[in-house]
Amino acid sequence: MSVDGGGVPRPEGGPATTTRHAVTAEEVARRAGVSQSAVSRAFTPGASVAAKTREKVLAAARELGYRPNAMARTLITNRSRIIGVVMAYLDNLIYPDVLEKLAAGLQQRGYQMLLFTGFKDRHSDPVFEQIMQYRVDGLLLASTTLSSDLSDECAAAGVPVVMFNRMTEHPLCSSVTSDNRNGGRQIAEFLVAGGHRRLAYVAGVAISSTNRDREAGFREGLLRHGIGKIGHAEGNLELADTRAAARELFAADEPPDAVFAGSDHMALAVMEVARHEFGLRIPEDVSIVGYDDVGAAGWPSFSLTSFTLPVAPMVDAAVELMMEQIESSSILSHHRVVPGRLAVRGSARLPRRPVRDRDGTLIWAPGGTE
Amino acid sequence: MSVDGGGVPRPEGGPATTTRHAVTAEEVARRAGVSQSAVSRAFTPGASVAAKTREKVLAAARELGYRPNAMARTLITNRSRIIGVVMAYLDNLIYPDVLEKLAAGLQQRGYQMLLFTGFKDRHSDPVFEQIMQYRVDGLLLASTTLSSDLSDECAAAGVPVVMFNRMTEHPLCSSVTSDNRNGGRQIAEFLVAGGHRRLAYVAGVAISSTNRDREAGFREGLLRHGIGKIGHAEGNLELADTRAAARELFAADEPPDAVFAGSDHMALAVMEVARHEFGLRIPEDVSIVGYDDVGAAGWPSFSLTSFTLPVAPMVDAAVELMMEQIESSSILSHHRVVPGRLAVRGSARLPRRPVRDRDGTLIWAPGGTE
DNA sequence: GCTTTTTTTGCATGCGTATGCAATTTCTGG
DNA sequence: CCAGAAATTGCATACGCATGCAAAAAAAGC
Repeated sequence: MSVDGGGVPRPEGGPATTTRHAVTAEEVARRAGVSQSAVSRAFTPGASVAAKTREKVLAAARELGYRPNAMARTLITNRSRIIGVVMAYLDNLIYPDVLEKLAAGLQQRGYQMLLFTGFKDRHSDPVFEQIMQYRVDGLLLASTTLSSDLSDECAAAGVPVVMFNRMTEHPLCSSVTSDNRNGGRQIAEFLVAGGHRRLAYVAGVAISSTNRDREAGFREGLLRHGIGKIGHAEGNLELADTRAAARELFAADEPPDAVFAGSDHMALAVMEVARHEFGLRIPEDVSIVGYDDVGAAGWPSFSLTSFTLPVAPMVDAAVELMMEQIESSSILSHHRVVPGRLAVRGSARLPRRPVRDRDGTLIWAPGGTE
Repeated sequence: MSVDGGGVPRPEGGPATTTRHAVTAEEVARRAGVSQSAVSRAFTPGASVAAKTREKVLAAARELGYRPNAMARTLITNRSRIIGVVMAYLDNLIYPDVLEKLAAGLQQRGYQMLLFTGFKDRHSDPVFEQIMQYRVDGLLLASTTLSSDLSDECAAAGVPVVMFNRMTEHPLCSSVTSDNRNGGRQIAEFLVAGGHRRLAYVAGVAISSTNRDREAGFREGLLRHGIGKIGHAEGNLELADTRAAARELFAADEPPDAVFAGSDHMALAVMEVARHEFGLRIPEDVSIVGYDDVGAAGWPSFSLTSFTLPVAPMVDAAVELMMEQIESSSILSHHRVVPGRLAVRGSARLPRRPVRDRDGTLIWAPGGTE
């Protein structure tokens, strides 16, 4: 036994039933007339192999259809090159975009993405248990909140956690967010400059930092102009809830003449209700502003003025942060805040004069560069 | 050395820098005073372990924060319990939904999802190489096509392939689709019954089976009523292309009075152009029908008549098919076609009388059950 | 040509778990 | 209380690969 004389594979011949036997480095080694180590080295960038040997190995590998077994590699290197991504739900229109860009970014660095989603209502703990079993090198959390003890467990296991579009006070989690507070404030400035005095806010998930900051910024901006009391309703990022919230606002004794919704998803729903249930004209009767600047915001039917969530730079930052932590193998929490800008369209009344933030930066100017 | 007297972990004490040392079954075994095999068995449902032993083991595991290493398990069992999911892009509004439901379905059966996406333009081969290294138990392909040789490779490696919302003639791939042909035909019937005679089709990706079948059904239905020539433009499932296609159609000498777009995504874009660029009223001047019945189709602004893509049953079928093939470990291609129905709304003129398909089934009736 | 340095190679081992097998314990029935 | 059956347990091994180390080969220097 042993010599590979007859070991040629038969590409044709087999029926449609599988052998379920993957080619191993050992087999490639035999065929190439080298040791298994040589095969391993041929597939390891920067390893000590003669060019000629590598050629032989790669040729043999090609003939046999060999692919290194990532699982076995993980076992030794203690690096799976898998990032766990948790997105409880994908309703928000930005998430598909985030997912695409994230996958591309990770892929480029040789990482794969294990996705956990679709458990909107259920608890996330069992999911978390699964994640940990697969020895992910890092965890990216978007559209979900992780209870504090879970973060501890991650830290204990040495798994870096990056929160996306969410912040947490937990000392062991990093985060990437847009400048929610600033966004809220700029929207306040813009609406006040447009002559609005009766304002309302439609909240997303109340406990999320994102919602909290957007609202805080909005109120802060309004307060600068002496507006302390505003309408408030909860949309919870849900279609049905948001519609109810809109009805509540518009049916009030003193309905708002401008509404800021904490996300475009909700802003669009508010618009629908305003137009089709209350017959309101936008922006003549009511101005509506959103946050995120999703694709649909730019459609003529909506032409929604919205603060841009800078998805691409945010994803870049998240990937970068993740890589840093994986490589340093020390968990240091960094919080990155990416700036956005107000995309002014037609759903909110345009001010007559340029609008500036409190620090003087230009938010918008008539006939300006957009 | 050896006895575990002092081997208790210190939950407090360490700084924020990680140990990167995961607890192993061996350590749990020592702590519980049993063998490593016992630990393994305690975590294997149906294995031969005394209840008392299992308790001891689980207790020790809890104290140490032990989690079985899925990678090591994969190495032995030759089953990763990971399904590779390939979605080149997530633009189509149904995909996030598919992803959520798919994740939930797989999770429920103890499978995880390795997602490959975000390579719209690039070639998928390198991606495929990655997938295979992770020894996925199955491959689900949506919004992408796999070249024939890749399918062969999968078959050779014993990896079942299920195509979602796509078909292929390849003998080793299964597929789940909606009844595209039937959908196209029913839309034809409906539009003709509504009095339309100048029709047009906006195509998705020309070579995809989905597009092919929808168009074929549409033409077939029209032909039954003597309509052989229709307008045609390519939207390629892209926003920009679709807008261009719509302009082309509406600017023609004999513009259509009814347009069927091969997906809602495109139908909405056509609507936008019709209304805001050509000032057309819908459905008075032109009827527009889509396919997929995405969420936005139901918004009052669009009220898009659309053929329903039955996402939930399709995902169920896909998961089921996948599990079957994994368990039987034989690759037999099955093709499952899931029926849908026409969701009639306001974007297309309503016929005066009930509409029936050629086989007599009711498509729609005035004042009917929807 | 021979020694020294550098590069390349193979050997052996271990990563963390599952599992067949034989040894041991517990249970059952008389 | 004991023999036999059944349940439980531990031992040893294998899964596929990476890597430290020493041996071998090649290259360089004189």
